[in-house]
Amino acid sequence: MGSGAIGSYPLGSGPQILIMEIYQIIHFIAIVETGGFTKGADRAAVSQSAISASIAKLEEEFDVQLLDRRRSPVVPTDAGARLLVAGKAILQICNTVKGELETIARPKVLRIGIPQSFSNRYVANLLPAHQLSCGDRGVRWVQRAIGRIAR
Amino acid sequence: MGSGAIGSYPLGSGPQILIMEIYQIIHFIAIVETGGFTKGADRAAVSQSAISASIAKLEEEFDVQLLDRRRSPVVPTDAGARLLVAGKAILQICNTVKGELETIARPKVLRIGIPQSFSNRYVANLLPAHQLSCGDRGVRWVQRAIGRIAR
DNA sequence: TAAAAATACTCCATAGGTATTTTAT
DNA sequence: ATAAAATACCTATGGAGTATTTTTA
Repeated sequence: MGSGAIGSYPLGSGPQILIMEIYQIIHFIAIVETGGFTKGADRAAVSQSAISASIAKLEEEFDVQLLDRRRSPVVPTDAGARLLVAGKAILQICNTVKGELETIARPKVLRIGIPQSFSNRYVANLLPAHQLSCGDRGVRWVQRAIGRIAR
Repeated sequence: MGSGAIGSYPLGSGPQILIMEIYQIIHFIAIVETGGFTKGADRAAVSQSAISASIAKLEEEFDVQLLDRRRSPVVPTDAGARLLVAGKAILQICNTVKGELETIARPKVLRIGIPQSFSNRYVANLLPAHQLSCGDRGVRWVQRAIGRIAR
């Protein structure tokens, strides 16, 4: 690994199959969660035809039926259920990384005024326990800010 | 959850920000792994200008510098390092789900001839231990095939 | 002065929209 | 008969290419 492949994902060499797009995942999940193409289209803020095309592409790409349209509400097939799990995981990662990068780009410094009677080291040590979503870097900055203010 | 959002990913309601595309992730990883835009473009089988545009889009999208071009080989920034991890995870999921769906679509049946002196139930029970990537469904099929052949 | 990245432009593949037809309840 | 999904057709955004101009080592 490291040269030519990421995991087993072929890069550059071999058939360059792009598999699926984020918007297709979003559309698919929207349909499953609303139970229909029309409602899903509404949820995803696209037209019914657009969302229909998305699913058609996915199903053609993987050569599997992903949704059982025979019943209402529309329900995922076995294959669809797999894709659902994977899709949610992908969107979850997208969300997380988005938040992380935003924090790195524009770190949110929480400035706290502390009475001199408080030990600022004690207060700073409380912060990591908050499990701030901004991560280590953010925490360090906050600690420094506190140090600056309370020193 | 379940109505309006996937995890915390906004769907339909709120600002519909699509964040990033699979191809951008692939391009980004290709650059990091090869240490340069030109080599990365080669690895990803696109033009240098295309891969440059991809990174530009990502950096504009997140409003962060992702790659330090000042040094050779090009190296990811802190933000880039985060994206790298997330990106690899996403591609990993894509790979996995692709394999799963392919197996569901066209299950690979391994037909095994077994001497009548063998207990076919015993042999079948050995199979799940193989941890076949095709999962339960595939295993069940194999068992059935064995039953048919050895009965 | 090379090698590499950014930029300018052009092209076209396709995501998405509207309107309509087909299908299923 | 009615609601929903598929299809036909069109438009326009933007991904990717070639050629060129900055940049940096």
